[in-house]
Amino acid sequence: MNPKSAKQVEAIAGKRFQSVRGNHANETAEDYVEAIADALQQTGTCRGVDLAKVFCVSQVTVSKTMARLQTEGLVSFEAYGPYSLTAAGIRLAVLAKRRHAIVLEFLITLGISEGTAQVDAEGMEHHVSSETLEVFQKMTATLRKKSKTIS
Amino acid sequence: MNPKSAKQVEAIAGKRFQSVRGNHANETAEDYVEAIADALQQTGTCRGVDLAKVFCVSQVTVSKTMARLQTEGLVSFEAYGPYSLTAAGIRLAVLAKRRHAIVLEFLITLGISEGTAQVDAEGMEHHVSSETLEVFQKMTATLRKKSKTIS
DNA sequence: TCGATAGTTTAGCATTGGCTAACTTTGAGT
DNA sequence: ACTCAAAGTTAGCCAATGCTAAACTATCGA
Repeated sequence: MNPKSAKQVEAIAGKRFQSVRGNHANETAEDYVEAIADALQQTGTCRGVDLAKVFCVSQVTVSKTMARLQTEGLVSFEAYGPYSLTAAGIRLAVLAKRRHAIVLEFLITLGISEGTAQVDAEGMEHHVSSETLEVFQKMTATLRKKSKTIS
Repeated sequence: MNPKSAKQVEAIAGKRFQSVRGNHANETAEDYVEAIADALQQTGTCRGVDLAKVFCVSQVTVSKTMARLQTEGLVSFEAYGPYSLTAAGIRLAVLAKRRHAIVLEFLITLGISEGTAQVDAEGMEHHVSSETLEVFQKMTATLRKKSKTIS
């Protein structure tokens, strides 16, 4: 093995970074539509000030992000009005919530404490492929069955 | 439950976003020191062009990031020279590699395909708490033992 | 109806992480 | 010793995510 081949291996393996890098905007979009969906469900409306509290950012940041998500067709609102989701936004929120729920349940079933599971699920959910998600789901079911047998 | 308490719950739960948001710079640092450590181990040196291939970014991006990591005390190099890690950089690389290995092994043990496991581990590793990491490690050991019994 | 107050937006700034183009340095070969 | 290609840096651009300060709306009570 000459010195070059090691570097070539690195370069090939490095393709995995492509999907990780440059996806942050998408993650933000998912987090926001998920939060908007939650607020709409829980309180019937969604204002910038609510999202600012949820994400612990300033209202200005929310305002700017919402403007971007509106041009991306995920969110809809008029000046000084409450936010609502477009059809695309609802679709994305449903997918995100489902993924979040599966990851969270999996971690909790593994015995991770509630709080840690929340934080970890939040961070992990955007990086779990559908293949892994399915395995998580099956694993949760299997572990649940077992613990039921024991108790 | 009045409308306000729902929002307060959101706000409290929202603390979990604090750790997720604003940690991207740290993730980048971990990825870079990990890659530098790999290159040093595998080829004995580490040049910008190598890292550019690994991360699929331009050399300019690497150059800029290295400048930042040098001011942060993780990386050390002279103009036009190869990169090396400081003591702090090595410490961080070791931690990052360990976390990466545990997550990767866990996914593979769950039956995720090699390639998917690589990609998912890359994305997930920065969001797994030490509590979850320990559980992953134990779970991997348990599952390995079981499959050994069967085969 | 008219403030006061709460909520939203605009303006302007910083940081991170990307890029291309242009330039400099290094080093290998002739 | 010189040239030239490869590697690294500088300059200058952009988008996303964050902030504060200041301006603007909307709305609820008096």
